[in-house]
Order: sequence, then C-alpha cells, then structure tokens
Amino acid sequence: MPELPEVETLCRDLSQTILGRSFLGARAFWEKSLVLDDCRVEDAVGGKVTDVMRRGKFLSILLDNDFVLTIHLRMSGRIIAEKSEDGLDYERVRLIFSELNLKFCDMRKFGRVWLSKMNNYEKFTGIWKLGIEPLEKTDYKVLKGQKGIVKKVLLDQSVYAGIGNIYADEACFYAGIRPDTRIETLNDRELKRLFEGVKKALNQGIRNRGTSISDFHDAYGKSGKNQEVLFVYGRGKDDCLRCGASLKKGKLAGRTTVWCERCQK
DNA sequence: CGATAGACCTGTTTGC
DNA sequence: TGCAAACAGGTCTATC
Repeated sequence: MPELPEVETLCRDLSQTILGRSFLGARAFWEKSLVLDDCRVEDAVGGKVTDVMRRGKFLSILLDNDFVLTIHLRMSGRIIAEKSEDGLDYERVRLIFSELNLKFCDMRKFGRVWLSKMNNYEKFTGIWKLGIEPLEKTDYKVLKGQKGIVKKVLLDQSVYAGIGNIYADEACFYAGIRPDTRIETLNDRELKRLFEGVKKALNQGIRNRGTSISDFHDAYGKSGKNQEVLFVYGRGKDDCLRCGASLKKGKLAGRTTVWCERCQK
C-alpha cells in the first residue's frame, strides 16, 4: 500500500489531528512491530507533538521531550487515528495520545514503529540511508552515473526516496521509457523525461490522496482515488489506454512490472 | 560487482 | 469444486 504519495497523505492528515497532543503511552499487540532504541515507552510519555514529517516512505512524529516515533508501513501497514478505544483487525501497535489513539494495523507484520531519541532516530530507523526527495528542489542529474536497469534504479531508496512498484511503473509510462532499459544508455533529454515522469506520477498520487489497490486508507479510514488513473500498474492483462496495444508484463528487479512496448521505447 | 533467492507474514487470486 | 501454488504496495540478508 504505502509509497510516497500514500505516506504523504497520512502525514498531512496526522499533522491536522495530533499536533500539540500529549503522548500518553503505547501498547504492542505484536512484539516485533514496536522497536525501542535502548529506552522504555514510559521515558517518552508526556511529550507533546511538535511536528509530523515524512522522509521517503517513513513517517516521524516529533515530541518536545526529545523523543521521536517513526513508522514504516511496508506492505500492508495502515494507521487509523480515532478516539475510539476499540481494537481493530490486525492492530499491532497502539500509540495513545490525549483524546486520540493512533492504531497501527498491519496484516503481514512487516511494518515497524520505532521509538528513539531525536539525535539517533535517523540511524536507528535507517532513514540516514535514503537518497533525495524526488519532489523537493532537485533535478534529473541524480540519475546520471547510476547503473543498471531503470526499474531497479527507481526502486532504489538511496537514489530517490519514496518510489515503489506502482509509481515506478507509472513514471516509466509517462516518460515513454521501457523499465528494462539500462539507465546508462539514456541521454540527458531522456533522463530528464524520466525524472519528470517520476514527479508527475507522484504528484498525481498525492492529488488523489493515494492509490487504494486492495485497501489503502488515509488516517480517517477513507480510500484514495489514484487507482482509477493508473496506466500500467496492475493492468498486465489489459490493453494500453493510450494506443490500444496489449500491455507487456514481466519480472524486473524482483518485482512484477507492466509496460507498453509501443508507447515506451 | 550484480542478479537472484530467501526471510519476514497473512490473505487473496489464479491455475490445473 | 477444491486445493496448492503464485502473488501482493517493501526491504534486508545470504548466496552464487
């Protein structure tokens, strides 16, 4: 579910709803889902939320007592923010704030919630390894000097942070570039096109409040709309919406990949 | 170095 | 119909 646009949607929702609230505690219903950086949950209790920020696919909640809660949803993670005390299906961790519960639900248990001190959270969570934010002041030149097929480079979080399988395929389609092209064979104009494709795919995802394939929800439990405007992802057996040719499906960089051989050269 | 398989998990879809 | 294999938005580690 969660790539940059989905996490950004969540980040904006949470900023609206938890800024200023006090952190009152946490409960882990699945041990591994909550990871403590040499501290106890009680150490962080009492801190007020000063900021909610996204980096790549990570979401961090900053407290004014020097602690940070960081969340990565991996494949099936969700966050639901609500006052209710009721448990939810697959709820793995509950973060309790004044007048609000953040329920981290994660069927497949790959996701994580980390608690650490401000000065170590990037190292503790792995955020330090991330590359550039593709939507911030930057340009296509980051792609110069990269090696390997385009799909692999786009999925590499240490190049651009936040692109996943859906938006990588959509970006290649918008750019008119085959995802199995070796990136070192692309000229500057093509690299620029690829980068513009990445931005277009991600910005559209954000505008649509995320892609809800089997069930992405924002913090209030509502679905996004981006699945309605995908050109290639998940359409391996269908025809190209632009030219009508049958789409091609294959495995690249270990992930199912779909593209149009006529529209993408 | 790179590409691939296996782990981590559970649920749903596909194919024989 | 039924059951097993394949697959799912991610990422880390081991192996060849």
